[in-house]
Amino acid sequence: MATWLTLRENKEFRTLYYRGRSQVHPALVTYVRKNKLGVPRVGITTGKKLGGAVQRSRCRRVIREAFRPYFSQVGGYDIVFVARTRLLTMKSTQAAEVIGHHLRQLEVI
RNA sequence: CGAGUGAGCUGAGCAGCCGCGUGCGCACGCGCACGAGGAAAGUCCGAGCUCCACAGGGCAGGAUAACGGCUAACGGCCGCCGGGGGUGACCCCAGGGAAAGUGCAACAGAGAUAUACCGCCGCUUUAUGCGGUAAGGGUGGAAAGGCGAGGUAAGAGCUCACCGGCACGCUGGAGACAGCGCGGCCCUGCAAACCCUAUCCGGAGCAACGCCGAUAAAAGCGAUACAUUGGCCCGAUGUGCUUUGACGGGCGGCUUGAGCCAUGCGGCAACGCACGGCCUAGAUAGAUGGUUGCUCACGACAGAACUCGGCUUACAGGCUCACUCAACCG
RNA sequence: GAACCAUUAGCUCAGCUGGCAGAGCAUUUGACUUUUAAUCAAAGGGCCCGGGGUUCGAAUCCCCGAUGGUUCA
Repeated sequence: MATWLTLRENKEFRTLYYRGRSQVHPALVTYVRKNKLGVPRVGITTGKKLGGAVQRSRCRRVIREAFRPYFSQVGGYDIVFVARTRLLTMKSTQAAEVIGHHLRQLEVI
């Protein structure tokens, strides 16, 4: 399976925060905006509030794992996931339910 | 069995499926191998490596501090000396110089590095004054070595014995130092106050640095100038330098190294030597996760970013070895 | 990766050539006023970020940490 493209520049994150549509949950926040590439680009934000490097890395892994089943269904969208503190105690299956609900609400899939 | 001291180890395991990073093979479907820590952390020290004069002279500044060793080096480690704590196993110590100089010692106290308040003694005009003295009182963290005897008007290292300290000599030791003898009679504490002595330190850091591509334009400053160059001066070398604009650049550096394991030898030890075996992360928005089943003591602190040697800090629980004390039983 | 700063009363800060820990605002009480505000007077409130050390004595000097913040590449 080919990996998705990643968002890297701070500029791109800021445009999503500013212009993208969003869904909020105690575990994570999802921002979505249409791009012109035809393939999805994904960024993950894990802030200092979550804890040390161990906690932040774990949040990134859980989000990646939870998003993986939905990757093939998403078209040309930029997506940013922002991890929140509730995610530290969650399993990836629970996170996948949250992400699926968010993506359906935002009419991406 | 109880209380404790020191040293070391471990840091859930196994199996199936899906997924991630790197390397190799490839029939481009995929397959195989490897894949975080004892602290990866804090960045407190020391080095390697790269660039700058292969690194120069002086001042300033910083670090260290008994002695001997180990090491690439160290502020680390080992041994030992001295001091302190503990019944003990054992633990702790920035532990050079106060006789080079300067400074500080509040309050109390007469007096804080020099003195005489109460006293004691002698003389006298007997209210008192003058002189001698520092044993006793009182203050203080500290009061001119301590204690006893002789001595004296009263006293005093004034004299003597013992103890402490200092200087000198001898012996032992690699040395710090220890022991003994002898001399003289004497020195407050603080250098983690300034300082002095000895030793060491050029600067920056992998976002260093090298190669390749793209862009290759504008403005300003200047040869008594500017840069290398850092806190300053000298010396040396070079001829540009600064600002703005323009890159979502690529590759190397990037993991075989003062490496790890086992055995033997030397050494009290730290460590060294010989021989044999092993290859053990290398990402570049940043790789170890999810799920199912089983077992148990139900899983702490915590995630590599150029690499090593230490130090320090965080850490649920479990295990091993050596030793000490106390008590009981035999 | 590297360099530096701060932590003191509820809040903002002094004190850092070692010797009883202070100011302003805030709080409480009293006075003034019909009442409140303002003003005046008084009071309470501190393990000086934590742990060691030097010293007779440490907020101050030294070492090791914790937390927060700043700067450079």
